[in-house]
Amino acid sequence: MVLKVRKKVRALPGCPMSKCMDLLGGCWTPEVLWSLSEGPRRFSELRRDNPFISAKVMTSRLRDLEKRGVLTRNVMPTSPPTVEYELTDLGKELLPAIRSIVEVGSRLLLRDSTG
Amino acid sequence: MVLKVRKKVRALPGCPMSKCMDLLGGCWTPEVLWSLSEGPRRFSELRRDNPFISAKVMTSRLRDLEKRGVLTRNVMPTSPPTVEYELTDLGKELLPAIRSIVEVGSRLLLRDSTG
DNA sequence: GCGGGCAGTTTCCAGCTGGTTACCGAAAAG
DNA sequence: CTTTTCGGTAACCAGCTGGAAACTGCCCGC
Repeated sequence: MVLKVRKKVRALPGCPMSKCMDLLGGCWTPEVLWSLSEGPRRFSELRRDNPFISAKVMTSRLRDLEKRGVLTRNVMPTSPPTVEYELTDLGKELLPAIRSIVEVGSRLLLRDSTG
Repeated sequence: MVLKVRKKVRALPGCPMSKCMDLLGGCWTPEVLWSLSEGPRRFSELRRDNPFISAKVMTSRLRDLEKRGVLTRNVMPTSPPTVEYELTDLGKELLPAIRSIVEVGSRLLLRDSTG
């Protein structure tokens, strides 16, 4: 549920895991990416998707991910404002990892309930 | 590279992602699991595998994972002491997620160099 | 004229946490 | 005799960071 990104120690140059965790890292990041996996979503939709993420953290995570090229932020000139977030190609490359995490989680839940 | 576990907000009851992240979460946890994926390893081997993890954090992560049933700690009565860590069945269930993260990372590295 | 929804921003604060350093006992190596 | 290895533990400290609450501007509906 909670990933944290370090500021100092960035991804080790040639390490695949570091490379990937550098993008997945950060509190709630996997949840956000999961919400975006089905297609573009607006800020308030993302917030309703996972009500435990505060607005501040949601904003911060989205900005980070935008900066890293994982998603795009598209402000539409409507009123009230509409902002759509969408995974980039880079973002979509992360989905197999996200899906795998969800799959493993599902299996663990089953395991729990069936003993 | 760095995942952080929250103390208060544990896994949401029925959420697969939370369920899985609850075990993967915590700084360096994926790296440790990755090191153990090939078989049992000793403390000092784990430390050499990833020299950026301090002894303190390594210990703390291993104890957490043991408590959660992800790995076993086996102290052998040798001198100097030998301690072996090994994934449990539960721990092995996490490997698909870990592998997927590594795979995605590898693809991203390739993308960087050929892109 | 009031409230509400959108999409945030700002401020402040507590707390967890990871890094660093020092230290442990036993035994083997030099 | 000294140093190293093994597998840690204890103490201390700085810093990031997430949470909470208040505030913003704009427009629509009542």
